[in-house]
This record gives sequence, structure tokens and C-alpha cells, in this order.
Amino acid sequence: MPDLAPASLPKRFEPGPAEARWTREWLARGVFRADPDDPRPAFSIVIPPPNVTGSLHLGHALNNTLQDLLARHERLRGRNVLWLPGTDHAGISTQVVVERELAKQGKTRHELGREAFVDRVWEWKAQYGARIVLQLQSLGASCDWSRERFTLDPGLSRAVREVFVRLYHEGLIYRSEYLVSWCPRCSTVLSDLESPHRPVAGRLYRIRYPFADGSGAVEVETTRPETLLGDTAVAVHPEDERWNQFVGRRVCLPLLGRQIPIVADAFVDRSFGTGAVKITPAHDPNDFECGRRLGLDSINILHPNATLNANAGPYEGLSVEDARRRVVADLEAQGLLAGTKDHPHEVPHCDRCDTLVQPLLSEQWFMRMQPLAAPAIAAVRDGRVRFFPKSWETTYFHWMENIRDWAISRQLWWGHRIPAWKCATCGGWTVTTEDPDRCAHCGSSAITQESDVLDTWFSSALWPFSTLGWPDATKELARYYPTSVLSTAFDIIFFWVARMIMMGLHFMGDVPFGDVYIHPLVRDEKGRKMSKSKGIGTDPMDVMAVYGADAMRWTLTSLAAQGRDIRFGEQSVEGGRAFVTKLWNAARFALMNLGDFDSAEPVAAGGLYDRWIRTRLTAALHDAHVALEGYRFNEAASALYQFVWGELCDWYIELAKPALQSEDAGARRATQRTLVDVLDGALIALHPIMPFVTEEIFQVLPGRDGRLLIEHRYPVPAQPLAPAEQAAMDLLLEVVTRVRQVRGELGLPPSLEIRVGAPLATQPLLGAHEPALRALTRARALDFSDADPAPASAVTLAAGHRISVEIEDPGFLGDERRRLEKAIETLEKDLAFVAQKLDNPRFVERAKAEVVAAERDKHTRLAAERDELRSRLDRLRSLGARSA
RNA sequence: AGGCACGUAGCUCAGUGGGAGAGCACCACCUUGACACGGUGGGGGUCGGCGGUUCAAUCCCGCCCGUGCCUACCA
Repeated sequence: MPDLAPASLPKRFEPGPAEARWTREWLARGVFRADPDDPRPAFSIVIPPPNVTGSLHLGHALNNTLQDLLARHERLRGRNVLWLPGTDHAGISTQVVVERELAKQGKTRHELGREAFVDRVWEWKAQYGARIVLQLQSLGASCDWSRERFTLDPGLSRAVREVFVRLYHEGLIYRSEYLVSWCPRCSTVLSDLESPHRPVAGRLYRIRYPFADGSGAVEVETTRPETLLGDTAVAVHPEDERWNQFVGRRVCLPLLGRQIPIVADAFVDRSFGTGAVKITPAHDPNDFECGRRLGLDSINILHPNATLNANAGPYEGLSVEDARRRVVADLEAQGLLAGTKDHPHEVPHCDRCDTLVQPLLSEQWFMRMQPLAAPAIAAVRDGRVRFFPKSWETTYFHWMENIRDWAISRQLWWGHRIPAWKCATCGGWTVTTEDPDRCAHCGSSAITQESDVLDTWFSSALWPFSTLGWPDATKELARYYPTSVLSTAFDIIFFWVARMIMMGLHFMGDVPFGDVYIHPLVRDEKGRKMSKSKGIGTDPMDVMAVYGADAMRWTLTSLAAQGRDIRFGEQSVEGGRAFVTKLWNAARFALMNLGDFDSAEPVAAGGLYDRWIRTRLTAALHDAHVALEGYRFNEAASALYQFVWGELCDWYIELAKPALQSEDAGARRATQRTLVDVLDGALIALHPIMPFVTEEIFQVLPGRDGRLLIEHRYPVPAQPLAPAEQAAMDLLLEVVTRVRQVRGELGLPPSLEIRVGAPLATQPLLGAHEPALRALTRARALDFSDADPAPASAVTLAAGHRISVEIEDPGFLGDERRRLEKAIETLEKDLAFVAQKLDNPRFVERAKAEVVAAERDKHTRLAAERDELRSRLDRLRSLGARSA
């Protein structure tokens, strides 16, 4: 170790070199490698695999900081920890990105051909996958890199294939013609989840459909007039008296002249438009359902690239937009357009490229979801899977209970090719784990593999067990499945979390994780959602370069409160950096006072301050642990911050100074010992949040044994203080604070000498602490006496005791009367409030006894304090009157 | 349209059925041998509005206003 860390600490912590040095060392020593043979209780996390398309943003930084925090925390608790890293092939996004690259060179993937294109994507993956690993390592992520996985790895691909084949033979995967969401730009089907609705300034067109017998017309309204080319009926509500006498008659389809029937279906909203609606089963989800119910024909008018096909007659070859203009113009020319009006509405767009999605009739592979969802709902209901915060369970149930079949095929080249072969002879499908050479039904060798690939989330759904070696029965699976916790973002609860639960239950017979922690969304300082495409967002690498990884991790952790978004401005990282510096300086102080310290030398039990700060460390560790049990990361951070800054630095170090400078070698050594122990404790406690600076400091403190910080354990709890000792500490700290307050309020110069006076009753508690009290208040002496304070004194109260501050130069006492009057006024107000409660018979009668007792105590105490200050004020006044 | 959050100090946000806290910002003083990325002290809030439950409401309930998100869509 001597070569790794400097012998002492420089004035400033330099994050960059320290981070590089410790990252190298951690990896070289393999301390993050998980050993399934290690018998200690297991704790495992699989990383939500980042998309290889891009680089990590602050949301990833947050999520991985928190996972790292948990992983390190559990190691320090003595568990066998596995944090398994990896990346996701992200079918559509990655293909879109690489196609864009090709487009810059004026090429298309079709010119390259499938194989060459896929090779190109692998090159891309190599480049960006490596970058993601670098980013995670820069962040300090303590993953077991020897187990890194990628969703298209051979092992994971085998798992995907196994799952597809089993589900197919179980009847849970089927092929069917269905109206799907189609992205014309990507030329692929999208799942419902991948086609979010976005507002569009549409128009509503009212179109006249003449009766076939020429006796009038039905008017319908539509936002997509061009779809009338595919109409196969007009529907009305069966109980709509305006229209139901026309059911069964035929109307003449405008422009094409085809005759179509008027039908009745209860889905029609009588209050919308005229109450009659055109039915285009091949191009509208509602119409598709209606068409199925009534056995109507479907007429597809679109090519996959969203131009009109031969069924559109004279409009063939036009784009949807052009067709719309032409259709509207033609309707108008023929007097069939009865009116138009603005109609803003929301329609689906491609999540990846934002192209308007077209509902399109096509053959696709589907997964039957209801049978899989039922056990997954039960697992959350009965608590085998718990969400943090719990409110997300509602979201989960709502979606799962209304789940629809999942379109799993994608017309892409980048992904897991569907292991199904179609027979040209008998038309049957052969679905097997090994590539077949003949049809399973008729034995024909004229079979060809399905060209589609699977939706990316299909492989992601298997991640918690495919990464551990499934379908083989590996040691890793036995040891680390189910994983302990999944930490992820709310927006993929449906896409990913729910599907993992379903697949885990179905194939492993157990849930994939016990806890699901949903982390907050990271926004920018203006509250905008970070978005790479809009150029909004901060690169964590930039933040770390300026402030250091520890400062960024600290900031993210302390902002990670449950149930709320994080607003992240660079300014907020300054607080984190200040905290890192504070810890650094506390360590420098310790080292400066440890020059002659021998850690091997036995030391007597410390004094009260030493034992007190040890109890405070124990309390902070306890609070932090409890907070982490419930994934309340900000509370854990706050408990440790309060300890390090508010107790260790603000109080203990100040209290230790007299002992460290004293001649008493025993006291000095006990204080040095405590300083080292408590600093060690603080470093271990903070290590999960700030791994680099804590390691850097830890290794230069005396008594190191060559082990890394992560190889240590949390310290054992300290003995609690005896009640009298606790009372002495409480009083000491309060007296110091009060005296400082008096100094501040009277504006006494720091150099002005004072004497502090306290009643004899406090002598048993404070008597031993005169040196500390003098040092912390810059007082010349501490006197115990019940006599009235000297005339040139200010008086304050600490825990009900009258504390006087004797000022040698009475010229500074000018504000004392006003100060006392203000204090008395405050006490009077408090007293009046308490009295009002106690005077209320219903309060005394109905409130809990301990509440009433507490109010009575408060009343007594406040009254005594007021009287004390009043008599002091009276005395001051009489003195003033006499001297006047 | 339905559902779910949120509205607390100038800003960013914790928090709780018994007169509200932090960090930053602000004011005053302090270059005291760890630390000015610091120290000590201070000012600052009818806890969105209106009702209700309760001895007691910032907290529980209802309504309203505002903000955000999710789900489903009206052809």
C-alpha cells in the first residue's frame, strides 16, 4: 500500500488522480468479483442494462450511484455481493442510429444487405459499449466486470431462443393478423408502449355518403378522409332512433362508388358528430374490432411505406398526406364535403423517430399476456415483490389488470431473429431450439426462417436469469437468484419490470427480485426533463471532471428523496464538493495531531468526549442503516452529514483540541485513538456514497493493514453513555451555544475577555469541563456561584439554568436590557400559548395524559425562566436608575 | 375524459396529529495553527385557497385553484 497513497494529505483533495488510481487498484485486486462459493448471505443486483446506442446521462449516474451505494453498503455489512453489469442491444434505437450514419454516406441498409449491416451495428456496439463501461467505472461502480453481459451474447441468445420455443409450444406465443401500430419510417411494427400519443392540430371533415338508391345521404365525420378509400361500412348505434331505420341499407362510397352497408354497433358514440361513423377495419383500431364483431371485409389501402396501394384506385402511389389533399379536393368538387372544422387531438407517434404511426393490418407474432400476468399480479399483491415507493404498485396493477397481448415481432435486422421456419409446402411453422432442416409437419425441406427479430424487451425480460446462465442450472443461479433489488426508472415499469416478473415466475418459478426501487427522475435546473435529442442535459463526465465523482455522487444521493423528481443544477454539486473538502480537512487535522501516535500501543478508555462521539457515530450509522432499509437514500446521507459536519467537526474536534495539546500523555493518546477510530468509522460509513475520497484518506491514517476500505466492516456499536454523562454533554453544548449567542447578540468583539458564571447546581455536571467550555466560548474562567451576577453581566438560560456572561468592560453591555426584554417577550408569548391550552377544559380532559403532562411541565419551566430573566432585568433597571 | 403525484423560507427541497427544518442565497462579526469549498451568530414562512373531522390540523377528509406525470381515447 505505501506506493498507492501519499504519506500525508495535501492541502487540497484532487479528485481526478485519486479516482484514476483507486479505480485501477480496486479492479486489479478483484474486490468486486463475486464468488458463488463464498458462504456468506448473498446480495445481488443486476444492472438495468444501458442502451448501447448512446452514452450515460445523469439519470444513469443517479441510478448507478444508488446501486453502487447498496452494493458497497452490503459488502461492508459482510455479505457476498454480486453486482452484475451489462448492456442492451436496443433494437430499434440502435438500428435507427446506424441507419442515420449510413444515410450520411448516402447509403441504405438494403444496399448493404442484412449481414453487412448487422456487422456495421456490431462495430457501433463495440465502440459505445466500451464507452459505457468507462463511464460506469469513472463513477466508481463496483460491478463484477468479469460477468459483464450483453443481450445479444451467445448465452443470452440461447436463453431467448429457449423461452420463445417453450412459450410457442405452450400456446403462449402465436402468429396472427392484427391491426398493429406501424412506423412507416422504421418499417416495423411497434408495441402500444412504443407509440405514445402526441397532440396534433387535426381537422374534422364531414363527408356525405349518398344512399345507393339515391334517396338522400348519411353524413359521417373523420380526421383522416383518405381512409374512406378503405371503408367497408357505415355504423350507427342500434338504439339511435335517428338512424336505426336505415340499418341494412347501402350507401355509395364517395370517389370509388363502391356500395357498402349501414350496420349497427353499440360502440358508436351517438353524441359525436352526426351519430354515424365510417368503418375502416384495416386502418383504425375501433373499426378493426367492429369489423371483427360484424364480419365486415377489411380493405388495406397502404403499402408499408405509407403510400397508397392499388386498393386506393386512382390515388395509388400517393403519400397519405397527398392523398388526403386530393381526396378532400375531389369530395369538394363533387359536393360531398359537408364541412370542416379544427379538431386538435392526440395521435400515436413513433417513440424513436417521431413519425406519425399508421394503424396497419399485418401478420405478427404475439405473446398471450393474461395467463402470464395473473401470477405476476399475485406476487406483488402478496408482497413477494415490493415497490419503493409503494405508490407505484397502483400503476403496476392498473396496467397488469388491463394487459393486452404483446406484439413481439419487429421488422428489423438488429436483434434476436425469431426461431421459426415457415414451410413452403404445407404452410406450417417449425419452432425449435436447434435450426431445423425440414418441416416438422410435412417433412418438406422447403423451409425458410422468419426474417423478423424479437422486440428488444423480450430479451430484457429474461435479464435477471439469462445473465446468470439460464437455461443451465448454474451455481450462480442457485446462489444469486432471485436478486435482492432492482433499481430503475418509473417509465419502464411496464416495458421491463412487469415483464421480468412475468418471465421470472414462469421460467424460474420465482420472482426475479424482492424489492423494486423506483428512483427519481433527474431534471435540469429549470425543471425540464433531460433529453438528448433536445440537447437538454448534463453529461455526468463533465460534472465529475469539475467537481469530482464523490461530490456528484453525494449530491445525487442527498437529493434522492422518495416520490419526487430531482432538479439538478451544477450549483447543487458545490455543496457536495464542500462536504468532501470538509471531510478532507478533518482528516488533515487528525494527521497533524497523530505524529507521535502508535496504533499498536494499548490505550485506556477515553474521556467523556471520546465516548460521546463514539455514541454519536453509532447513532448515525444506525439511522443511515434504517434509512437504507427503506431506500430513503437522502435520509441516510443526511444522517451521515449531520454526524460528520455537525458533530465530529463542529464539536468533537474542538473539544479534542485541549487534550491533544495537553501534557497529559494518557488523555492525549486516548483522544488520538478516538480520533482515528471515529474518523475510520466516518470513512466506512461514507464509503458507499463517496468511495474515492474515503479510500484516499483511509489509507494514510495510522495502523493500516494493507486491506482496502471495502474489505473492512462497519464498526461495532459503542456503549451508550450513562444518563448523568449524557446530561453533562447536553448541558455543556447548550451552555456553549448560549454564551456564543450572547456574544453575537451583544456584538462583543471576539477578543473581549469574558467570564462565564453558572449556578452551583451545575457544578457536578460542568465542573470537569472548564477547559472545554473556556476554549469553545473564549472565556477566561468558569465560576460556580448562586450569588447574583455582577452588574456588568449578561444573563442567559441553558436548560433552565441561569448562565451569566461577565464582561470586564461594561461599555459593551448597552444592549443587554433590550436583549432581555426581547427574550422575556418571547417567553411570554410561548407561555400564553401553553396557558391557553391548559385553560381549555376539553384539552385537559380529552388530550392524551402525557401530552397534558408535557404541557404542564413546559408551563412550569417557561414561567421559571421568565421569572429568572425578569428579576435580572429589574435588577439591571434599578442599577441603571441608581447610577443615573 | 379518468387516475396519480405535487403546491412548505428568496431558490432547491426534507418533514410531522400537539406553535415548522436543511442546503444554498441574505445580514453582522471573525484571515483563532484542519477547513473562507471555512467559523460564530442572526433575519426570513397566515406550510396554495375554502370548508369539515378533532381538545388540537401544515399533516386526516371533501371541494376549489395551480403545476406536473400517467392511462385511455372522441371517429
